[in-house]
Amino acid sequence: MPILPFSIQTLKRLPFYLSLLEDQSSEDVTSGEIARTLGLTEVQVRKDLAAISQTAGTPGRGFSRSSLIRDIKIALGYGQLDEAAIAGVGHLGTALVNFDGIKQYGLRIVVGFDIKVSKKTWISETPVYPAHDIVDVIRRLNIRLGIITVNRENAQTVCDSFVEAGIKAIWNFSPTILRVPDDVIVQNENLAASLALLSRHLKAGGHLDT
Amino acid sequence: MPILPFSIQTLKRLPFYLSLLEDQSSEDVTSGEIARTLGLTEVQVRKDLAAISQTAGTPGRGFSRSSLIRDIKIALGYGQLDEAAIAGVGHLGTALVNFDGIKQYGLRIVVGFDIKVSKKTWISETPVYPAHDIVDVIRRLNIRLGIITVNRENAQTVCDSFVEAGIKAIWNFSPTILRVPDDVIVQNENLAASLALLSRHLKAGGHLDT
DNA sequence: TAGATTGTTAATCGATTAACAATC
DNA sequence: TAGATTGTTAATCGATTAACAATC
Repeated sequence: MPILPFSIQTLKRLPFYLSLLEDQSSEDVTSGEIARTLGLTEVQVRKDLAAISQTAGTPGRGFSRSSLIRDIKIALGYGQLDEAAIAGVGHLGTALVNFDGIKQYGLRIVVGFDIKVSKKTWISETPVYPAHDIVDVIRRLNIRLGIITVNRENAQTVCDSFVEAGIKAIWNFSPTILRVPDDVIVQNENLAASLALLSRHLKAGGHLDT
Repeated sequence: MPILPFSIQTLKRLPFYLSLLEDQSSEDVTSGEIARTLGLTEVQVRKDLAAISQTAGTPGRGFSRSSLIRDIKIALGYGQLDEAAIAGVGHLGTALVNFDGIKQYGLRIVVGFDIKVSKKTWISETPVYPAHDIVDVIRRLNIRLGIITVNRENAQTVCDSFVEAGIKAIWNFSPTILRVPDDVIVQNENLAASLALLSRHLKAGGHLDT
């Protein structure tokens, strides 16, 4: 029952285990089955599961689907909802706001901003304010996580406002390198890299190596 | 002048080098500058650049911005445009179709499909067909790369049609594990993992470790 | 008990970092 | 030549794989 940290590599595989387990009907599941479906090795799966699960597998039988699901969700931090703000509600931003899955992932987008909006509007149940209200609104709501889905030209400006407002973690979908102070972290959603990986694969072949 | 392979880790960093270099004005750039901006080490940068560049850096001065840009684009396969089909033109799909950057990344989305469409329509200059035309149209256009931006429930069905149509590489944005034959590869765009990484970081701190 | 599958220890592999010589 | 920065070799670190003993 290891309490603390598991590797980033493990962390990245967890959502796949979760997705697979949720699609599964039988209560017993073995590392071999998981490995085969995901293109990993049995041992890798067992090590990952050992690292995050409270209840051990039973030799000769496998793991309990339901407790694995529970443990993976805990490890991924689902349940503790982080509140987030999003800047740029064009197609990509709207997609994220409307994305059902995102709530399950532990994120709740509570407010949006857009340069094209001149007074408060709504996307589903999420309020959207003009871009120049970013600092005020975020400060008031005390939000620490910001999502950037504006275009390349405006990304750094938005980022600066986020930082000024007290945002500490930024999920960046714009193809730019953002400059931030040391205490703010940026997670770049790297579409270009994924694509490069794919087109390399188109020539070589391979499977899951996120 | 190494001709063949560089690691996947290197590949993933290349788009960031490229973005940084394109924002840069001076023709000389050192590994130290790059490393500082991206939160990497100098040596790491130098090794990456050595792995992909045709022209070496010059000691005491640095690298040539313009030839680095050229070499990175070659390494990433930009220029050789891959033609792609996309299934699901909701918000996310439309965002991808309209995403200017994507062309620079070496991808051209030439056709879309959607279950909600009953006859041929258009998004900008991209034709969109009803979902039941997937196999016919893709076969006719001889496309090998498919993008899935439908919801979880329809993802596997679309995937099966793609495979039937001869698609060999799939870029999967749905939160599902797709079952495909061995000769088809899947690149999962793993939003859940990114998020988990972010919220872990929210507690610990860190930088670029895609 | 026999069969299956787990968990763990040791070996391997690959990527990062440290140290330093080469060179513009 | 002196200073700066590159490229490379060796050391370290971390993650994956192989081998096998433990156990339901």
